[in-house]
Amino acid sequence: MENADTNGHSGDRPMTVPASLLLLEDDDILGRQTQRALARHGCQVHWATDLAAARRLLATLPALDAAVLDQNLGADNGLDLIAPLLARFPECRVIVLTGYGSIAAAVAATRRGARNYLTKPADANDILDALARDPGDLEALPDAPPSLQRLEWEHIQRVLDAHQGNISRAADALGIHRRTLQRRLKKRPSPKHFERD
Amino acid sequence: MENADTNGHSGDRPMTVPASLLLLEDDDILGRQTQRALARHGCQVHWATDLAAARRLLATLPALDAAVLDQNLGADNGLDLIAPLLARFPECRVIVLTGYGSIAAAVAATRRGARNYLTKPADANDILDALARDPGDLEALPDAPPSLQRLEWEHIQRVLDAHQGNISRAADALGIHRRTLQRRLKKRPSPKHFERD
DNA sequence: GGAGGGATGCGGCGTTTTGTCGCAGGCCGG
DNA sequence: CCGGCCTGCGACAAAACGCCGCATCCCTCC
Repeated sequence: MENADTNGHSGDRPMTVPASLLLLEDDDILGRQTQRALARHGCQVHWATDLAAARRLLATLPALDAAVLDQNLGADNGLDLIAPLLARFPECRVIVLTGYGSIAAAVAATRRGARNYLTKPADANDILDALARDPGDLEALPDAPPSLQRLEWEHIQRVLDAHQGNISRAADALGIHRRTLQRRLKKRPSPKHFERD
Repeated sequence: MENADTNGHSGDRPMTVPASLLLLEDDDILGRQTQRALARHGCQVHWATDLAAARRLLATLPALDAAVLDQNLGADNGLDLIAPLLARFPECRVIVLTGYGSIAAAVAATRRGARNYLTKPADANDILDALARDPGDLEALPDAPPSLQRLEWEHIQRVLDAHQGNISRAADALGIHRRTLQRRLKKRPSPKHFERD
């Protein structure tokens, strides 16, 4: 089982599903999908689509175990919710989710109090895993660098997601030809993310 | 010309060079090179090549402003120095340097108290920048995803570094043919890292 | 000192991928 | 209804890649 990390979560599911969770995600479809997926795991999800709404929602909640914040919210930045959130619920486990993540962004999020940092696409299992695992121990860190193909593919997925699936613009952002992106996308239908709903 | 962020540090150099710095780097050549490069910036560098030596060195130092820790030290892990280091010098600015970095590793390092997380190759300017900048503010975060070519190139450099420049093994780790890696490396002599000494 | 293993650089050649056209179709606002 | 934008796809040349082989160099071990 060297690098069988095609899916993030290990076999043992820590089963520490938070009872109350705040989800900050501006995309309607993905937000609803994530909300339902988490709800299926027995978690009550309070969903906000923008920073202001999340702040208001925060004030109304009597308790909060976890929070999943999308970093990229148009003009807002999900990281700005971390401080008020932790001020009200210091024990709340916060993870940040982003379309495409960089190491610098991950450091920024962590320094602000985030527990973990995930890049899309992340399904409910990934999220629950990130909430349950303590990222401080580096035993679970990948020691082998990902293959070039894998790296490329994940990056393509992130950029594509960041551009709302627009192939033309994603190809332009990636610096490759639109035709090439088309061909590459067709070769690999969808490696993970098979979660039926 | 669009994404001209070939070099990380912005034009403004914050010039807060630490007076006393601990460098933990197991590679002799790179360690010496880094030590000299930092010393040229007016910084007294205490260099250790393994974790035990670093601990001993730590006990002898009267003061410490900053630390640069290589994460990958053969059997040891540079992250394990963070805790004792901060216990003795709570104000010390610690950054972690690694051959190939992942977001998970960056999160782990940050949660353990590191101020920033860099991937090789990082020259003295990168290191001083990372020490000076506060990674909490995300204003300086890259908003545009790197091009595929750039991503590939940097990853190749990291993997190559992680394998001590061994082209055959790096190619194997990358999942590409050795001949292909050779050809790619020849096309781009060395984008950064021109710092002559 | 010679055999062996491993890493490197490089030429060549067939195969695969990419870049770059072009064209048809779908969707939407003026 | 037209123009703009995005998509899917065919075709073809150019580039890149996989894969062979070979010569060289360095190191270790016997």
